[in-house]
Amino acid sequence: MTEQDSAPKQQTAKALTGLRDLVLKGEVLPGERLSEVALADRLKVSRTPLRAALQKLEQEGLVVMIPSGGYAVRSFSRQDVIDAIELRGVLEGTAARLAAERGVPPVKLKAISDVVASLDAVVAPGPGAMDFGLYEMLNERFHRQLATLSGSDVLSREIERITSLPFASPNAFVNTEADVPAFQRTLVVAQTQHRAIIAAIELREGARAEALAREHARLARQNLDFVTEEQPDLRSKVLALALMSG
Amino acid sequence: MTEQDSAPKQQTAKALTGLRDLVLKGEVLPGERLSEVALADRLKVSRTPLRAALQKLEQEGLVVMIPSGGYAVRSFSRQDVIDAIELRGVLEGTAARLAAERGVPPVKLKAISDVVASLDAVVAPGPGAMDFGLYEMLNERFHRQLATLSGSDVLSREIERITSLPFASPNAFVNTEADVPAFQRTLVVAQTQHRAIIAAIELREGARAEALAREHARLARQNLDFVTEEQPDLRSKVLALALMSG
DNA sequence: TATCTGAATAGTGTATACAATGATTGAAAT
DNA sequence: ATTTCAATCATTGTATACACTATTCAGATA
Repeated sequence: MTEQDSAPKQQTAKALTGLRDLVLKGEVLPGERLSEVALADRLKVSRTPLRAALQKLEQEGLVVMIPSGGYAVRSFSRQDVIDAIELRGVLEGTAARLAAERGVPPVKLKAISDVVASLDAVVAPGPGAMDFGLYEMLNERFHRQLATLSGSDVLSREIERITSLPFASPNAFVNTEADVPAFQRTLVVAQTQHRAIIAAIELREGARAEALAREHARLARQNLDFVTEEQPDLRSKVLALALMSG
Repeated sequence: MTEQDSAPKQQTAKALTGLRDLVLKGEVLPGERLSEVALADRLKVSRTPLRAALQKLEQEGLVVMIPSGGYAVRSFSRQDVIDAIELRGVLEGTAARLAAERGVPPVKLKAISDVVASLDAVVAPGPGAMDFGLYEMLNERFHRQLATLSGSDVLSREIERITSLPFASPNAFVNTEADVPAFQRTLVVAQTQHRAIIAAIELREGARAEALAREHARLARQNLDFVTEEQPDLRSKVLALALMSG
């Protein structure tokens, strides 16, 4: 069972999504103190569910507590972003390894293979333009299913957590790639890795599955390097990087 | 800087420690619904800080949300415990690898080497009985410093999280070992691994450092197996296992 | 006896009021 | 002009009251 994000109640949910939007859209700057009353007023909720949402966002890592009290938007260094991506690779690698070592029921293997097949159709060069929205959806599904293949709730939870950081999400840089033709080819590479990971799991090759999943995450690292160093004007398109200060 | 656990305020702190004690002491059974009013009354705090504490405990993984509302004590399967230990090994392994790959400032290396040296003195067979309290303190310090050696706040945070699960703590099974002489020797093995991990980091041998740290965590796994399979009467001594249902 | 219905009840989610603590601004003195 | 002290102000932490929902228990009916 995939972690259902422990269904928040109405007002708390509204505060949560509203707050997330505010920080991701950059409408509140990193380091800035988050005034509870102002936010509660702006989001049309009471302070109680707002504080609950803030606490949840602290758990997600988007905000941090101020020693004197209250919360502030967390600012991420470039190194933080790199580490988060690396950590996702490590965790997904562990999921792949455990899946290979422990074995997975055929029905689950079939399910994720179907997702890979669907991704093939999207990535394959066809007449029209590539459907990036569809790619994102299938890609997220692949990574979510990979996490569950381990059969470990503890691990799945942790992957869910680290993935909730916008720049550590598997789709973090897919949006960017729509504009740069060279990037589209990285999706082909990514898809090759998807296939290889599943194959390794099927063959019970734990070490290989782990290494592949780690390398797969480093694709995101590459894209990060490209955006920040070679084509900084693209950075505004990757709204996941709104929180990065470097 | 070590994550200061984002200092809770007075009442919330009281509720937090009180609640943790209650679930660890087994005074509230796994699966049982946690009545907020009853707990607030029992812990002499209002419902507001109590709810804050409950949310923090959900983040730590000790309680889970009930779909209909409220919280329940989480029950851990034997597999959950195994996975949590494995995950600690993976994360500490990553910390060791990153420390080796990226290099660590000499002052930090000196600090953790001093801890290892102190541990040597404790483990070394002397005239009197071994000081397990001191061992626990130094052991915790070693693992905490290892986490920071990576230089990655993101990773340190995650290690802090998984380590907060009582049975995934580096000291989870040290208490038990006081009574069983055979266990005392495992501490010697553990200490050897401590040394080897630091040596590997110093030599910039990332892969070795990672493998060693992983194996080091599996010592806990061994102890778990021993307690549950060979000497179940010891289980009551390991209060970290109060939450395990198997 | 088993099941369905309904009301009583226990319990959470939310709003708001109050208290306590930290920040800020202004004035006064050196 | 700068620094220090004090007082006001803003903001959070906590308590409590209210409303709404789910759960449970009793009673009636099949």
